[in-house]
Amino acid sequence: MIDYKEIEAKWQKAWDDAKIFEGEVSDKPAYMVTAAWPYVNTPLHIGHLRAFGTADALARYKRMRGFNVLYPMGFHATGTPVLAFAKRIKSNDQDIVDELHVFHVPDEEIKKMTDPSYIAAYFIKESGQLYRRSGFSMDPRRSFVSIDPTFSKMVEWQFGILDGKGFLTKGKHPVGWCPNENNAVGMHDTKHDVEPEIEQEVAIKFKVDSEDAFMLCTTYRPETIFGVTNIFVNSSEPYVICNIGDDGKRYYISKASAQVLKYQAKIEVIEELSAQKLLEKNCINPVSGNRIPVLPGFFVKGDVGTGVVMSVPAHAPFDYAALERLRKEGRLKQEIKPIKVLEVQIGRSLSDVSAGEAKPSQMDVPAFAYLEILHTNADAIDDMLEFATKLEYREESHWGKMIVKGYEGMSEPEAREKVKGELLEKGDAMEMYVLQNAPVYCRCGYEVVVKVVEDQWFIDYGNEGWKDSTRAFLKQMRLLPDKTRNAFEAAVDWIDLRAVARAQGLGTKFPLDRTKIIESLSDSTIYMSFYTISHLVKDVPPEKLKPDFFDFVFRGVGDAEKVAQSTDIDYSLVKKCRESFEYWYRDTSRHSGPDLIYNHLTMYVYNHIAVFDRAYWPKQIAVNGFVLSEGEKMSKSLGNIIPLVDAINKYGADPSRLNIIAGADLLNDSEYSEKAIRGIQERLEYLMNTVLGLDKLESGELKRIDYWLYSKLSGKIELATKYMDTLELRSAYTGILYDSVLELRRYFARKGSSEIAVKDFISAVVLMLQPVAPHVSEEIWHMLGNYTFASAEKWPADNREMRNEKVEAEEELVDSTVEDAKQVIALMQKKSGKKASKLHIIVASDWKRKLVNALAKEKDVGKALDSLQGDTKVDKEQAAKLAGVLAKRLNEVELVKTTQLEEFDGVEEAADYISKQLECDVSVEMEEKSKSQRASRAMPMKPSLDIEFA
RNA sequence: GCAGGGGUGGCGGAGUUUGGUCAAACGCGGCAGACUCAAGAUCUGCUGGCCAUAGGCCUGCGUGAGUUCAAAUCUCUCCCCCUGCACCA
Repeated sequence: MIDYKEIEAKWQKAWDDAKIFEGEVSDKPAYMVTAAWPYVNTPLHIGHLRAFGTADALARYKRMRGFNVLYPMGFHATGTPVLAFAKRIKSNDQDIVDELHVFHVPDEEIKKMTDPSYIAAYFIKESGQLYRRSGFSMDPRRSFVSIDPTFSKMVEWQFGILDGKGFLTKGKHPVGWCPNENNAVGMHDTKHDVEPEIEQEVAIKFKVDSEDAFMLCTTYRPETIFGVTNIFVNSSEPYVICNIGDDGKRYYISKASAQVLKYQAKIEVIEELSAQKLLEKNCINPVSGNRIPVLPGFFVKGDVGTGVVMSVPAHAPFDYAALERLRKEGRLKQEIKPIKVLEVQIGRSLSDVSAGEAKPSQMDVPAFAYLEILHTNADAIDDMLEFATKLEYREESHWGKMIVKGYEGMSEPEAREKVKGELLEKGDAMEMYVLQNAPVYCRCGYEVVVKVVEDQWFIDYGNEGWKDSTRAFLKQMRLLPDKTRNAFEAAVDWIDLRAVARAQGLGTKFPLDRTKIIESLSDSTIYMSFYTISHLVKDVPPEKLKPDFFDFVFRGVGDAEKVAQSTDIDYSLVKKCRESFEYWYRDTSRHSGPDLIYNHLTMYVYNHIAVFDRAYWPKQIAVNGFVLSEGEKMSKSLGNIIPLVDAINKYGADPSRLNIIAGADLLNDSEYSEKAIRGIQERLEYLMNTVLGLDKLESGELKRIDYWLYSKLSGKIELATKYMDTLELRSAYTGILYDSVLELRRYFARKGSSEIAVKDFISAVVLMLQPVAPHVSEEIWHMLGNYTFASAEKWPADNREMRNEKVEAEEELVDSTVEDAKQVIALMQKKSGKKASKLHIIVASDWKRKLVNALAKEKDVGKALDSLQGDTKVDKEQAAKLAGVLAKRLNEVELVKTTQLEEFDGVEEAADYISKQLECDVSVEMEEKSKSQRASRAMPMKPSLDIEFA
């Protein structure tokens, strides 16, 4: 058993003492790796190991490839979470206490966590310890927190630049809003943590006949306006007539909606009235000029939209049902005929399944047809109507084509945009926001409404020039894995205005409105650059960190002397900061999770482009997947979050790292599983035990199997290097760890026994283990008699001269021979009950090789035979016969690299091994000399097998 | 709805970029054997299905079609699953 704790402690101390991970400016090429910083009040769990560990693997790998590597880490504390955390502790929230207990936070510490700065201090200390215990090759001196005043100075400077470039704009913005607390509400502020989903709708104005007022109808489907036959209101709701905004017009809407809509537009109620008053009126359809009545709709809710609904009985089951019911009750004063505006092709939808049976009249009213499909009618309960509605909307939106003049053949979404645009342009409609998943309740109990906030500050990621540069630069960036490129491109296209100033929370004051705080993702877009100087400016008073300083350090504006004067910062320090930035920030890799592609990572690229000179723009982004715990997503509710410290204590840092970091390729989710970790531990132990047994091996001349081992090693290094370059760690480590163990076992089974070969093999393997299993790597490296740090060694070079295709082919031949023989033996044993006593392996003659190679080259039987004409060793007749057989599968014929003698020697050498595998005697024979009747079946690389049974 | 990703053995997942020599690397689980008083651990072998029975054949990569001498791989269609949709870290 390996004592992971012991060797981890030993090497962590040795690395610290040697300070080998402290990044200093030097002549070597620099490389900087950063991973998304954790929120400061979050105890580290095994999920964190993924991004940090992947970054560390890259850092260690790059170091071995000759780079001077810097891997810093800091902490995020901006926004409301830390405050909320403190508040919950203060109120003795048992949930959070329980959660902290899971992470072994002692009660006396929890008690003190009512103060944000204490929370930060505690977790920074704890997390720092864990970084070290995880074996991360970090430079701890550069750690900082997003609310450090020195860092704030940099953020302020950054926003000055954004403002200078015109990237900060002010405007209106719809947000979820609690009318009681007068505050924006996000997901965390609602009951049951639901996100208030805000959707834009269109409200269409229907002029009231012979009156200077409009009925205002909200709708998702403005394109169906051509099919409107009437207006519905709720006959028992109070309504109002009012002004909305300042267009001077008067509108009828429900009283309830007026209450809610006032948060997104100025609403002036002129008069309250009952629905009965509205039912006397008629309206004009703005697109057709038709005169349409206002009717009572049983399903209309006063507090949804405007409480006024336009009725499209042909395409809306609810509308159809409401009209039918009125008709049956004799309450329709005039006949109302549904108007169809779009059609679904036959054979394209569920509705068409019954289309054959449906009467043509039914198909004229799709809403009715959909009810029929569901074996119901206009009297259906609301849930059924709802279901039919969803079905119809879906199918029509998917496959429907407009049949209205001027829009013929258009798809519904297409027509929707067009109609909407036209209505808005003509002033026949206005835009309106609704809470799609209403009702949503604030934690305080009040219902959330949509508020259009005035004077909201945004970062304008929609700015065309900025977007174009970002899009263009993204094309040059290395993205790992490259398949995230689509997502990044989509993100750049999609990202638009981002609200940037918040009323509450920790963080940097927004320079253009100091009553606000910069929102927490927006203050962390270029913070990685601060690592290059954070340890240098730690003790500089924040007020000295004026824009001049950052302009010079990060943009090379001005000169060190003047900056030193204007800021009163020591000249040499200013100069050193600039040098440090220039040195470290050219070649960088950023690591994060896929959930951040659509915000942080995209903003990261945007902001670098805005702030820095081109040489310092991002070079590489690596996106890693999540960690599942025994097949399940980790979550508080499942109670299966595994603290990082537990994983390390239980299994050791290296097995945990191998499991989580190298357990899946970059973007795939990896699984934390006890079984997998055990398997990893076994293999690490196998390597270590092999080293312990080295002295029992021999020092004689190398044998064929040694060449095989060297050849395998060479191939392994080439492959692993290729995979490491693209951070395909899973692929890399199946080769480095799993395959290596398999190969060593095979080597010993084949009677391999060379001390030097095994030592060379394991030395290289152990160095390649270094990026992911640094401690074990270091330990075995020293067990092998080395005195240097594996962490500081060169990545093994692929020595091409070791590559030996012949020996590898011969070993494959041995394997396939064993496999074939096994099959036959099993078969015969089952059939006759006899055991195999002797196996004759008959190796094919050389003339067959010549023929096969000729066929492989020419891919033509005639030409191949011609090319063998002059060869006296080839029997023409036999060759022609064999060629005929092979002709059927000409495409599969491959070049053969081994001669008969080589094949013979290879198998002969493995005879003992084969004999042991099959538990029978083995004799290897040349085809020409064999007495076996099966001898002629022998083919190159596929010897004939003749088995005797007894 | 929009956007991004995905559907391959009992399971996790390779293979898709560059069509063939490859279906299933590697791992887990399962079965058999070795070791053991026994269990566990470890080692060895087998492990998609069906039919054969001297090393073979057929069938299989969500559905349905197409291109091709040849498709898990390319094109189209449909179905299903996951993630995100913002001012929230």
